[in-house]
Amino acid sequence: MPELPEVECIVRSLRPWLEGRRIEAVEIRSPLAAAGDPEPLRRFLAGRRVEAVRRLGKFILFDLDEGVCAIHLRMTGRLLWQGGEGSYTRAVIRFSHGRLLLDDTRQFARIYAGSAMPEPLERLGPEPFELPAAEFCSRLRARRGRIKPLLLDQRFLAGLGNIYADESLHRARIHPLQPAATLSSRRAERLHNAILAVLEEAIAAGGSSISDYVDGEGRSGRFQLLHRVYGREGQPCPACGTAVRRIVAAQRGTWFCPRCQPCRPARALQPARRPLAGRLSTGR
DNA sequence: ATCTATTCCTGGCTGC
DNA sequence: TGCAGCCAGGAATAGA
Repeated sequence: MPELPEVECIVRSLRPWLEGRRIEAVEIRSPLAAAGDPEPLRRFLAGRRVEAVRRLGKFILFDLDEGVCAIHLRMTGRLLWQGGEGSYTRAVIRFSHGRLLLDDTRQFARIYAGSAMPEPLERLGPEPFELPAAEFCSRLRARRGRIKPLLLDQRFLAGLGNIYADESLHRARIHPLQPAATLSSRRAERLHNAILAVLEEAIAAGGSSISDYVDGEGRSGRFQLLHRVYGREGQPCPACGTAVRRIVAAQRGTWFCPRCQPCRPARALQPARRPLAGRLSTGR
């Protein structure tokens, strides 16, 4: 599942091949690969020059001489420079000096193109690396939900997925179901630091190759070897040796260490003790 | 506002 | 061995 680090690695591997080059033609092998009608997409992209290749959240973005092309790989998508065609090749973007293949077994990946920024990219929240800790903390405090689903919400923060949400929470020693607004500023800041550290280390390791991920030149990542909790149910936590637990949060498998990551709401925000009354209005 | 369930899709796994 | 049934999961969407 390409998340921010994987997409960043793909972008870096493709940049030297694509920047400044002109798209000759686009073939959509599976109509599902196109967001909207394949034919207008094909026509829009043909003849356009790729000015820049960059990442926005989990989107791969081509700035064109006119408009943009954005690709989201979702779960099993791969973008391969000079890749060999197979039965999962869903689209081919041809250049004079080679071709870029979109491979995708499950067909969730989408190619967007247009004169303006496609709608899904407009909805993205801030980039982790561009969000100051103080602002991260205040955004957390404004939310009522649990921390893990919040980290997966691309409008809250762009780029984290299931792997890096779990790994960040483990490093920050925060329980995935902890209500976001109950995190003390110290712990919120710790989470911010953990997110940046995990993402940086994952990028440096070439991303996580669990099942499908490879970069634009077909290279696997190595960060999966450094996962501390993700996908490691029953295995010892690298920090304390306790068996990693798996629960489901926001319909996602969620792994954490029950000892390192206790659910610990901040005192000030705990409901007032009310022996018999249950849930009475506080009068606000 | 926030939650859950559902949908998309298909390889891989489980269990009989 | 074969096959049905279920699962994973990012994001959009509908409904509570």
